[in-house]
Amino acid sequence: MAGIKDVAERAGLSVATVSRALSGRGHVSPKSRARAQAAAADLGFVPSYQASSLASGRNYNIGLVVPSVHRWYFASVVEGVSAALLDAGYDLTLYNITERSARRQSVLNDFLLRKRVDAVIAVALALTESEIAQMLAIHRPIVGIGGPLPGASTIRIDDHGLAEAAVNHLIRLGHTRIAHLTGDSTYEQDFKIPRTRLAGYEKAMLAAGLSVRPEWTVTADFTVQGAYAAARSLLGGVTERPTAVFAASDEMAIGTILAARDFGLRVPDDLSVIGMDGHELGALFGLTTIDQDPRGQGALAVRLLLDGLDGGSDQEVLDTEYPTKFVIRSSTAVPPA
Amino acid sequence: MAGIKDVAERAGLSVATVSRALSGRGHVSPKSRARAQAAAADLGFVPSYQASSLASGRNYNIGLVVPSVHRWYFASVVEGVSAALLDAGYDLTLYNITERSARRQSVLNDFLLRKRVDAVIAVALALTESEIAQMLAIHRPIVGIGGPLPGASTIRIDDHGLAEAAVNHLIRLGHTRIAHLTGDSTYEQDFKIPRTRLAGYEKAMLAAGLSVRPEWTVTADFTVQGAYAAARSLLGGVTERPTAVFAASDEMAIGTILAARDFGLRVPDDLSVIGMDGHELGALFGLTTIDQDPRGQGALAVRLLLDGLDGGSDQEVLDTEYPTKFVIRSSTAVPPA
DNA sequence: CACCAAACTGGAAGCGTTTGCAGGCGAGGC
DNA sequence: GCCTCGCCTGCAAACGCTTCCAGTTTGGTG
Repeated sequence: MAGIKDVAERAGLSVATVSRALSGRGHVSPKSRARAQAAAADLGFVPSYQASSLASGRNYNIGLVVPSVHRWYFASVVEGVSAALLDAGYDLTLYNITERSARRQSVLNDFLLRKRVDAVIAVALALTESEIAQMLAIHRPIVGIGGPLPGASTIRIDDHGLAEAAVNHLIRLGHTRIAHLTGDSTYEQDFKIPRTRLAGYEKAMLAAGLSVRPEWTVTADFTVQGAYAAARSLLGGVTERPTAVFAASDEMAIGTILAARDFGLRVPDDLSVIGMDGHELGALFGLTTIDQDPRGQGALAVRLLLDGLDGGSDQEVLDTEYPTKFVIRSSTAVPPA
Repeated sequence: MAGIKDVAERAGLSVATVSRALSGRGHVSPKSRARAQAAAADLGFVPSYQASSLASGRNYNIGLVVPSVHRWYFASVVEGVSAALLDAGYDLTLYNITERSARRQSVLNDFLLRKRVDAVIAVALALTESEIAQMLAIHRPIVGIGGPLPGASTIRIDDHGLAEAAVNHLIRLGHTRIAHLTGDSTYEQDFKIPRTRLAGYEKAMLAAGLSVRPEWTVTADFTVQGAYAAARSLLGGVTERPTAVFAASDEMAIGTILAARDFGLRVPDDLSVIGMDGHELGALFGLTTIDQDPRGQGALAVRLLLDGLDGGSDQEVLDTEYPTKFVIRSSTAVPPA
């Protein structure tokens, strides 16, 4: 394995000059630069990451913490982050923290604090203020996506307002019996979004003078199959059936549509369904939804962090509301007569 | 930021002893170890990764290369790998190489060869022999999952035989008009699995004396929506309709079922569908499939690599056939009369 | 009780870069 | 023609650990 020394020798230059030539930092004459590059290419030289990190303090590596990689939203964020980082020449270290507690703590202590990453993107993860302070203390900026991070920059959508908008869409169509399929409490501590969307639902209902019936707020685990089961009990239950369902995610909306079909209910004739996400499968089901482009959110997070890292000084905390698109398809219509 | 020196000072020990005490390598008296650990805890000491990597040559970091993070199969592998690595105290560096060519090359050169990772797991990625040789030359073991890697260890399932088994299951039920939904050629160069499964399908058909009709082999892009579109043309076309479909993945099988429903075809009464994967959604659709447990494959890959890394010497190349489970549900039955 | 091996410890030499510093050199201004 | 300035270059000192080596202690054995 050729080291920078070998390159220097072959190029007839000093190690320092080669380093500057290859990294682009500092002044190097064009001739020397060419010689260094040629020698490096000849030897197949690749600088050692740990050595260069150690000496320079930069890692070119950012950490991404997600609670799942299966759910569409998270996979999309990962994709967006990954692409943006590859372009920038950064590595992506993925921490998929499925369970709570133990695992989570160890990731924080053993991994994130180990100076291995230059910055952290945390998705739907509620870090405590002290945890955030810890990270910032060692000059590791954090950006949170879809989760409130007190003291750190965040990217989020207007969950409350969008939930309201979704419900209002149904109300405007004439629906009064509107149910809500909300997210699981597995993530309760970390993931406040379900509750925020639920609040938006309730606000819109009350604002329109509609009653929020507790049996019409059902909980599922954010997956298609979970929502399917929940929707079955909602739609097949003994209680009066709603004419519309606002699901807190597209996957749950799809589960609802599948359950409705199984009961012989036509969407949207017998039941309107609206989701939230922008899932690719939405088109297939004609799903009306709010597209939040998580890929773009991931890419934006990277841009924010990288700008900050280059900028040098500690960046300010900023809370970005990511724009969304209301996508009206065929799963919502006026209620049955 | 406290360094090991500070810890040594506080513990009244030498740097060397502290290093040994905390890493567990070498002999240290219980008393010294306790003192070192206490001092480290007091100071909130976390060893610098780059420094320890540089000095020791170990990275505790492995690279995972996947062509997608959205498709269920890949997400599952990522999950399995991630969990296994977290347990082992390793970092996971994710390379999501969506496009071919340029990006792929740069990942290989700029990232994988940079000694940043101790080993590489490549999923459904066909590296050339010279690329593999390059990695092995710098002592970076590789394990391939679901893709042939000449000269490297691999974990795979018996795609050919399993495809045959799936088709034979349909044949035994009495089907003769069996179509095959195969994978896209986007991955053509890297991803040989679709062709292998196709070959298994053809072999089983011919062995049973059934004709392989070209219009009954349709291609989709491995997604639900892609398969849905393909299945629509297959089932709604002018040609004679098959009574059964063998889809090369569960996602494609689900797309097929959705398309069938749209045509008013009942599954399995009018159309039998069999998939391959073990997707969680399969249960919801009553999908008969072959469960290949990609999570387990990911975990196994990690175990293989870590055993090899600990073992020290260059490990031998071994090709592991991962066991699968044939899961019979309700999407397959005897053909309509 | 002497001796030897094994356990333990500390000093110091790396690991392979980056970068501060200072010297050298050519060009431009007076 | 001389001085200054700025670009270029090389030396050497970090960066923060690990580990070899050698020295010291401990425990066990003949």
